Amino acid sequence: MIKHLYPLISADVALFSISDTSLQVLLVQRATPPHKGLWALPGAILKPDEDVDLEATARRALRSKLGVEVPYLKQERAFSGAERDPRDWSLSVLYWALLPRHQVHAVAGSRVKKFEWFNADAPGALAFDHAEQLGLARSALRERVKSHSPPLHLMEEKFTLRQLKTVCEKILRTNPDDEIVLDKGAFHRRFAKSPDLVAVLGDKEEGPRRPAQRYRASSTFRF
Amino acid sequence: MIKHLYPLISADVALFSISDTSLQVLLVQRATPPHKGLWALPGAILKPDEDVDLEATARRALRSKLGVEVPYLKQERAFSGAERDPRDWSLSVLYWALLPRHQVHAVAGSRVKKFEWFNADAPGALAFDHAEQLGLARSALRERVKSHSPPLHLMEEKFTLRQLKTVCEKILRTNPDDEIVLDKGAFHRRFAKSPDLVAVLGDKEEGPRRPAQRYRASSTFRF
DNA sequence: TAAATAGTGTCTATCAGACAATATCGT
DNA sequence: ACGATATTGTCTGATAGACACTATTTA
Repeated sequence: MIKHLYPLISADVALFSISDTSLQVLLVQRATPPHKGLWALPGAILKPDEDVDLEATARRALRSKLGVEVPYLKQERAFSGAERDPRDWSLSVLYWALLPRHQVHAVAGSRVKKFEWFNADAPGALAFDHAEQLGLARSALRERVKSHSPPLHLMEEKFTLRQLKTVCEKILRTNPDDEIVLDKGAFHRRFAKSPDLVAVLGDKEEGPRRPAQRYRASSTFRF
Repeated sequence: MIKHLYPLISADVALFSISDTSLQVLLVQRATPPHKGLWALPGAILKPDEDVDLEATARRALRSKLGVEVPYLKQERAFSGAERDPRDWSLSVLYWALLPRHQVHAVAGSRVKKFEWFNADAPGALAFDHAEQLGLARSALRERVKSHSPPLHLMEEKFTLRQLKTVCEKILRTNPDDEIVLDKGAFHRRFAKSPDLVAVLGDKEEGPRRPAQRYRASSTFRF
């Protein structure tokens, strides 16, 4: 086995979205060894001449493999060691991000990498230590939502509190069986006057019922 | 300027302790360029053949430079980029830890690196981006204490709740002027029956007053 | 007016801070 | 008993969940 003097450095990204039923994560199928054919978090090897920092590496991975630009990336932590990649001592920094699912569909054709959305809690076997990485990103996202950070990056530009509540419920559901139901009243009180949300004046949801106030993310919102 | 193909990888550690008056951080004075003579967080360059992972690098830094073994290291996050080290593109992972001050004194003489304890909120100018790293570690520690994680690694083996309260107050004090005083009753209720603490039976603090119950960290305690 | 959903009001359990009251030691 | 600190009790305000009630739309 070849031993390199310097280790592999990469950035991996857990990109989350919401399907009809559950929290989803985007995975790519590895086209080359090691772990050829296995599904993995999208990622890229650091190119020092190209990337100003590791977040730029992560953004390049999403851009070049999937044609995706995300509004923000949250760094979670570094995974490192001699054993995690069979090729060499390696270090990978995990990032995670949120994006409405259709925004990925829209731009994806540009590169012919095979990618797919999986249930974030049951993605099957993953390459390297990506199952552990995904687990950590999942937990971090859920903690955020539990501690009342609204996942606005998963919403369309304008949305109702009901829609936001439904998204939060899907995020918090860890298996298809248990139905998480947040309280409507508490949810409304929590977010209706939150500085993260701005009511869009004169813009109400239509339908055969009382129309709901629409909101958008405020300019000061940081997830 | 020389451009290497592979970047520098290192681990830096913010090691905190408590003095008579304030939260302190251990810094070492750089003996070589860049930033020769400036104070910096102790750290080490990754040696892939020696370190099983980056936490091992951090532990090696503490051990070889200061003769210190810490009970645990908390990884905070990675700092990376082309500009943060004048030599090259670099990546450093920040860890932080707690240790009673005298435990460092005891073993320090083994290597003749110059090190010193500084007020964690006013350490003066630091090398590289270590001021930012220290700021982040400080904030993380304070958030932990505010959210009721007892900083037991700063305590002696046995301690009273009063001693623990005093340590928490010192940690939370961000400048020498404001006097932080936690409520005695609330503090007692919070920790007296915490699963993190175990009352040491038949062991009471002595003195010309009602003796206080002594506690130790429970075996399940993880900071 | 019925159906459906939006938004509000109210009750209650919990929790934490403030602070008073009581307990237990050495002297 | 006194001084000093430990421990417990009580009050109060903030908060969130549970759940019922009112409001507003279309059909």
